[in-house]
Amino acid sequence: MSAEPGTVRPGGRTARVRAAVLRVAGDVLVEQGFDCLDLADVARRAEVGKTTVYRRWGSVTGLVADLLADMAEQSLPREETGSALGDLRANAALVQRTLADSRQGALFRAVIAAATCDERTAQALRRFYEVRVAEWAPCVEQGVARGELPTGTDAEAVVRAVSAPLYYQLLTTGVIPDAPAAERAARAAHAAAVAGVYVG
Amino acid sequence: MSAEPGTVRPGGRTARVRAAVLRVAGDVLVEQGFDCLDLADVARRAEVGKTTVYRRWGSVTGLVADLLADMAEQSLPREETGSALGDLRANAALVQRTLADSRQGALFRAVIAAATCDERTAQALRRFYEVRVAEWAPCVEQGVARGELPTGTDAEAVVRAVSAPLYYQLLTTGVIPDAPAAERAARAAHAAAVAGVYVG
DNA sequence: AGCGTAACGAAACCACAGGGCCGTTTAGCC
DNA sequence: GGCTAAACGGCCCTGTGGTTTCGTTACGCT
Repeated sequence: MSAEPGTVRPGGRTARVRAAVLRVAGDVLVEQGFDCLDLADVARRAEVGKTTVYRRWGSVTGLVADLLADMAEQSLPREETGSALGDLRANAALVQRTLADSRQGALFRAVIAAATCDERTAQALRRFYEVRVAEWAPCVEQGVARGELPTGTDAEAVVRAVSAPLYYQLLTTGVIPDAPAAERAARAAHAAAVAGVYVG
Repeated sequence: MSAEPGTVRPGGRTARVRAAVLRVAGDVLVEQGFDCLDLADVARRAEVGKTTVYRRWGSVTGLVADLLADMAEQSLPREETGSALGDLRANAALVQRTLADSRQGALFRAVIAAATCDERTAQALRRFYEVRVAEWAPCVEQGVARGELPTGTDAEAVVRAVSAPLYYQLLTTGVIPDAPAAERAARAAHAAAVAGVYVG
């Protein structure tokens, strides 16, 4: 077998096709959920040959995984407020806004759902969050350096603790987290960190 | 339209068919994820008429919703340890064991995924957690009464805060939470509650 | 500018999920 | 035990996802 299609000549037409397909895939995920995603339909909507979609992505989860890789590239800058609690608040607010955004929120739900069905998608998702979490970990480390948080605090654990309740709420109750929820998430993670729950 | 099939004569054969189908549906969800669940295949495996499955459940999400209703009926008793932290630990351990169980864990992931695609399933899931959370809320209320936690603490919020990191970890990283993770979850929720994050 | 081939896309094909029809079984009731 | 109809299940048909084939387009390279 040769290399994956789209890797040898990724410019021009190929890129346009990829962009169109990913865009339509996102639209369908947002408005219908990922179990309604069928490649033939995506091809029609994207005005692209059905054959192409099947050849390049092969399956629904393959398409979602690629979409996820695309999302991972657009990274949002971390804010710095000068205090650990402030930074965690900023992070919580960012996550909350993302999940509350009609398009992004639905996309995340769909991607997480897809990851439960396919190992490749799950790996892509894991990497995505690894990057995101690593990006925000320094704010906790700075907090430790400033003496706001106990030495030995697991920075990434704290960052994940901020996101957890927001995602949990969205996924299990379907209720979109609001700003107060973000505030609670940040304060809870901060309080737990201060209490030394994430040490060692 | 008349009533749903299976409601007028739920005994005998109907019950056997339902049990067989739900069992097979669970098996498929556990080993393949919910997007691989097709009703014709379930019917074959359950040695049940294909027509029956389509008539009674109609769609994948309908079947999952019914499965969820079935799961909701088997409730686990709440433990009482005498302290809020102890009770939260017991709750965290219970959730952790459930998610770590190869069958139950996969089932939860599949059901949550299905809920992102279908409103009926989402409602069933919401109801499920409402019951579960309400069941454990008293342990927080007792903690408040004993003076361990601040007055006005939102009991259900605390209970949800215990589950959140465990579910979050399972869903976004695919890593099955272990006992230490449960311990951290319980201590974090407790610390946040003590700090008054869930007051008002 | 010209060439070789990667990648696309139209069309034909096929397996099968989804669903209707209707005869058979049997649960619920007297 | 017998009756009624609720529910099941075999059979058939259809629409359409998913695949293969092969001709066309245009990317990348010299």
